[in-house]
Amino acid sequence: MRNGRQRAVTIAEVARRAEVSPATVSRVMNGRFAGAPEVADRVRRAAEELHYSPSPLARSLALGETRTVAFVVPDIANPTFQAMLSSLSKSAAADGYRVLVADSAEDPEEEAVLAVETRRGCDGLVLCAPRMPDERLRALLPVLRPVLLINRGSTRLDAPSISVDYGVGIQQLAEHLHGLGHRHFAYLEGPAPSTSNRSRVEGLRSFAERAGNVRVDHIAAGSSSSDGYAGAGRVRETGATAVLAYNDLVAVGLMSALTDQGVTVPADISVAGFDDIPMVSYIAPRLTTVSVPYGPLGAEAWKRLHALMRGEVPSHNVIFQPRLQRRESTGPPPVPPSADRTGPAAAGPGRRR
Amino acid sequence: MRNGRQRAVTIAEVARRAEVSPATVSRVMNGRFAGAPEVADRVRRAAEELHYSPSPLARSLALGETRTVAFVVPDIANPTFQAMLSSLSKSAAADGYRVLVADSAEDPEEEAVLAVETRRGCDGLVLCAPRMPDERLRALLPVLRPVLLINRGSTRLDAPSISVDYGVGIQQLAEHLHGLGHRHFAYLEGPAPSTSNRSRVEGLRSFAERAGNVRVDHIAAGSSSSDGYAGAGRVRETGATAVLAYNDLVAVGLMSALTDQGVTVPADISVAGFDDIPMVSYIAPRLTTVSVPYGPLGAEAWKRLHALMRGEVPSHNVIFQPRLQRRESTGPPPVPPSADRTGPAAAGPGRRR
DNA sequence: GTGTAGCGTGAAAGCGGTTTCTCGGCGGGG
DNA sequence: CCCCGCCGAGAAACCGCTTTCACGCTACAC
Repeated sequence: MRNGRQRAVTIAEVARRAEVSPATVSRVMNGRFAGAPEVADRVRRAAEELHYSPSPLARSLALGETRTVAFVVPDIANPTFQAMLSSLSKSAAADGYRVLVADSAEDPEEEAVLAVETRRGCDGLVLCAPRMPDERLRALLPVLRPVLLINRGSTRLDAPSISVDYGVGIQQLAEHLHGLGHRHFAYLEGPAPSTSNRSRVEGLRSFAERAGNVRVDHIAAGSSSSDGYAGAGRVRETGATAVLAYNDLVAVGLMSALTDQGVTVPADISVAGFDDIPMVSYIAPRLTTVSVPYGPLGAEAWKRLHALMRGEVPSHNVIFQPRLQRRESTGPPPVPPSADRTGPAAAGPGRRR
Repeated sequence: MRNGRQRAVTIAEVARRAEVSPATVSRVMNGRFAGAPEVADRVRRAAEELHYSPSPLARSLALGETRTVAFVVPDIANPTFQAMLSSLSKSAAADGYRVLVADSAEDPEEEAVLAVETRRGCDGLVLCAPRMPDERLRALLPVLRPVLLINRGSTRLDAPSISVDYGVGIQQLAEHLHGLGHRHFAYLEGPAPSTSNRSRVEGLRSFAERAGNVRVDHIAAGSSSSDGYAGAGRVRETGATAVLAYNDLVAVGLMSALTDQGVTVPADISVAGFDDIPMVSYIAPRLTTVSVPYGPLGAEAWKRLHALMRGEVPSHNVIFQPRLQRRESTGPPPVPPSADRTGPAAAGPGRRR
């Protein structure tokens, strides 16, 4: 190492002290040694005495593998990715791998260069690039491989992917609310260009189509509590009786603003979140939301990436289904919905998992 | 690389195509080339055409630096570390460094071996090892360097450290509550062996000493909302009028349980959190807490580690002071404190920052 | 007794770069 | 006109480890 802080002891020094060749030291250290036991002992003793530990860098270069994978996300600060990172990192560690994190700062272009650049320093990639156009991603794939995509399953890309079915999640919420009698919804949108927002929008559209006599107003917001707080005014202007928030954080912010304005949840208006982060079952009113299994998702991501790195053929993509958590922030609308109600509190037709 | 997925192009191939030596290619790629411009152009063109990009591994081995640092923490899932990680990673990225995360799973022994092992694969370490005994850490220091310690500033260790003054933080809260008239406190403890819990305990002890006529009951809890929820019963048994929670999550859980039990916050009992995570200013009642600047702390950690890696001498340690956020979850005790009150609502003597 | 198979170990060639050292060629000064 | 010095660029050493290949030795068979 250039800086003389702590000149590391090399395999050659161990070899010299044990009076063997570096090759033998290497073999002993890696359990590939077949020769005389006393030679092995000598090597082990020498290594011990010198506090030798092989340079991971040099091993990596020689072996062509780093035992490191990277996790590339648009924004590490997002609790969603943190949950995944936590379980991904723990699963990888269990198999002796480390994980490198890279934050693309939500920049679509950065996403691409960062992914490529980061990939070069490790053996595999878990890539969450919601902003990257399909074509761009497809072109990058050969360089990125082995790569496991997050939330890119819908499109036909030649790479394994695991995703969350946000569309189904929001439909579950919408149908729950519909079942309670709501016909006029508001959706507080997350970051517009993100796929996770788009699939929610899509899910709502298809719900509305199926349900028929409903109205869904869209309101631009964001992904933080302050965005939810700021959106309260516009929500009320729509006259919606139920509001779906992009995620739990937004829902909490929204509820806070509504409370400030003298609006009671769920008596005056129902609010639903998304994700089921741990805290929202402890606030008042307890938030109705869908729980998304980010932990299992991270673990599964590792499992599949690991298989991929071992050269196994990618198995089928998997889509995690969110699960409805009915709690206290949703209830019947304040006044019975307008006259045209045909099938009263019956849930939306079919297709509820 | 062993697996023939995408045989990377090497410097030799570029050299051959540009009809120069690998040395020249290297020089051109690193801006150290002084010769004929047309040679440089030829090299650049060849590199371009071959989509050459130097192997980070090989560079690292030759240069003796990886441009990677590691962040070792007891539990990545902890929001506290996530906030630090986020800003650490962003700051490091701005200087062209990546960050590796390692989770010691709160295991004191694991903390040590993980730190050492992880350190070998990178240029520096940000180490948060609250469980590791001083002696052990001191012994490891030479191997770990350059290393920046988190929350290990109090002890005399020969390594730079940046910390949060949890003691002062909890004292601010206690004094705030004392000023409101509280004399009987409960503290919901975090993970017992952690330094961050111990400094809070210490801070409370010194507060109690200074204040004189106060009582502080300690209750074992933990660091999550469910721990707070579970602790409510024991809190009420103490008869305390004000409770300090280990962190915001615990406080939220506690408040939820109290509400469930018909206890009103802050009318019946005051509750204070710790950390000021974004959401707690949006819940009802808005949580009184101290804000801890984890973001700036992460950035500062990078700044100092970076300086250290450049060989600069470590500057003085820094201690971030939490700042009191009075909100709605604290108020005067329900009945005037017992007869022995001498100085009524005057805040505790001096020493409030 | 010699050929050969087998075994234990070392020499050396990578892995893919960086950097020192060297050398040939050119220009300028004496 | 010759010599010296400088400059541009390549050869080779090196970073630290793995692994192939080869070699020397022993043992066994014929």
